[in-house]
Formats: sequence, C-alpha cells, structure tokens
Amino acid sequence: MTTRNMEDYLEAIWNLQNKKGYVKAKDIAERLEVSRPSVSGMIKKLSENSYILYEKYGGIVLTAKGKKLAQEIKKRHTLLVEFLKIVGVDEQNAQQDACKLEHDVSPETITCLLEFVEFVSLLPESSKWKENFQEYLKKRGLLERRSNKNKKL
Amino acid sequence: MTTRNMEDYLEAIWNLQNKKGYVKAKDIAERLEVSRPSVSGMIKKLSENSYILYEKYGGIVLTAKGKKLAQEIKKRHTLLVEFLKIVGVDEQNAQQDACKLEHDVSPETITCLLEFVEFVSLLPESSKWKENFQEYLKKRGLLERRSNKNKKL
DNA sequence: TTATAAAGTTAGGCATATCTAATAAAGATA
DNA sequence: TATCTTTATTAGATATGCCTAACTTTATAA
Repeated sequence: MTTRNMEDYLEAIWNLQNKKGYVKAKDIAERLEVSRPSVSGMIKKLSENSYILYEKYGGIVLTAKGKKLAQEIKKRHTLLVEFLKIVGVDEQNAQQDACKLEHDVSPETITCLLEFVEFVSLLPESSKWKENFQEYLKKRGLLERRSNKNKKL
Repeated sequence: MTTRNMEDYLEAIWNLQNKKGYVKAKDIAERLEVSRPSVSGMIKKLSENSYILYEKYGGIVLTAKGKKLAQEIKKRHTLLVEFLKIVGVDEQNAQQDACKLEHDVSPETITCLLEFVEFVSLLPESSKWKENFQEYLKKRGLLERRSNKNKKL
C-alpha cells in the first residue's frame, strides 16, 4: 500500500518531470520543503516498491505503475481545485486544501464531485443557478461583515 | 498543535460522552479499532495537553478546551456529510470520507461548504436545480452503465 | 472476604517520517 | 588534471503512533 507521503512524493516527481523534463532529489526537497536525506529515504522506498527506477547518484524515472498512480493523484487534485473554486474557495486555498484532500477522498466521492463539476459547467447560459449562488454568497458576505461574526468552525 | 490522531480520539471521546454519559478507555479502543495500550498512550498525551482531565484508572472528562475542539471537529464532520450527500455520495461513504476529510479542510473551505449547503437547502420548491441535478445524475448513471466505463480516478 | 474476571498500564519493539552532521560521489572550473 | 562546489548518501537521533506480552489495579461474584 502507498502512504499519504509516498503519494506526495510521487506527485511532486510527476510535476517536476512535466515542468523541467527531469527530476533531481534536490528539487523534490525544495518542492516538498523537506531535507535531502528525507528525499533519499523516500526514493529508496519508492524504488523498492517499483514506483520509480533509480540508481544511486542517478536519475529518477517513474515506472508505468508510478506514472499511473501519479496521474490519478494529479487528476484528483485538479478536480478538487475545480470543485472548491465553484463553491467559492479562492485559488490559493483551493490549491492547499486539494493537496491534503487528494489523499483521502474515496473513488465514489470523486465520481460525485466530477459529476457535480460537469453539471455546473454544462448549465446553459439561461440558467439562473450560478448567478443566484453568486448573489447569495455576496449577501452572506455582507451580512457576516455587518454582524461581525467570524464563525470559525 | 493537535495531530490528526489526537483529533480522532477527541471526537471519539465526545461521541461516547454524548452516547453513554461516560467514557472508558475500552470503549475508545473499540470505537477506533486500536489496542488498549494505544488508548492509554493517547490519553496520557491528551491529558498532558489539557484536552482531558484524567487520573490513572479513573474517568476521562473533556476540559473546556477539549470540548471546544471536539465540537468543532464534530461540526466539520456533520457538515461534510451533509454536503457529500447533496452531491450524491451515499450515507455510508459520506460518513467514512468525512472522518478523514474533517482533519484537513481549511476554515475557508468549511465556510464555503456551509454556504453551499445552506444555499441548496434554501432553494425554493419552485427551483428546478435539484431535480435537474438529480436527472443529470440519473442520466450519467445510465450512460456509464451502458458504456461499461468505470472511471476509477 | 477472597478468588476470578475485566480493565488499564508498562515494557519493549516496529514502522513511518523527520531532522542534523558527517561522508562520498559527481560536476564545474581554473 | 586537480581542486572546489554542488548534490546525494549514510549514520544516528527524535517524534508519532501502533502492536503484543506481561503486570497491576479495580470490579464482580461466589
């Protein structure tokens, strides 16, 4: 089984590969804000579990298995961000939350969120839903500011 | 700071207190499916951090601090379940997912979800949104079954 | 009241994941 | 090519949280 952490590393590797074309331990460390020895340890583990190909002091390459998992996580992440933005979470918070939630959301919930996002995005221009929701959010914002009640929950 | 695990234990304690009126280590162990020594360890930790009052071989009582946090987590949990059910996740899955997500969702996202749930629940009977969404979900279900494509993502 | 059963604790170990300090290998430059 | 800098690894420690086995305390019941 993969842990939350292995997933984070795999996703980072996938992102780096797409962005820079290659992956170095140093870059993973920076991206995940961990020390290089931590990266070394995880590389060993991912390699042992056949998610990556690796030789000491060499390059890091995702196996088919690793790539598949990394893509899945990335898709979950992207979907979560899309969804969070629809319900009014700002980009930055959406990104941060998605990083954590992507490890825990069950396949069934993913399917439901996917359908929700698709449904909303397919709403015809004539649909009043979006603008009603926007209006509702705006009204809520005003009310809350007025009553000065910052519900932390 | 509280860890994910401390939160799980606090929530369990809160639930037991509400359900049975008192809390025993054994019940926590059963509820969380961990061994009794694990519970002993966490009780010590929660006690050291002033989330509960505890004396060896004695009763477990939440402090004001512990109660407050437990209630917050419980609220997050309840909200997540409500939300997940709206987008079509069945009760059981919603409960399971909420148990995990409740630790990671940021306050801002909680606020947004709360507003979304409220908005949907306040939709007038005349609103076509709900039935359109239901219909959409049904249609998707049929299409997926027909094409036999189980997107696992 | 004393033996037994149930509940809780301690001891000791394992797994995950982190860190710093020290060492080794690779890459860049004079 | 030899040196210096960057990058990566190993060694060794810490923290969280889990487990089983053994022991202690409390509660029950004969």
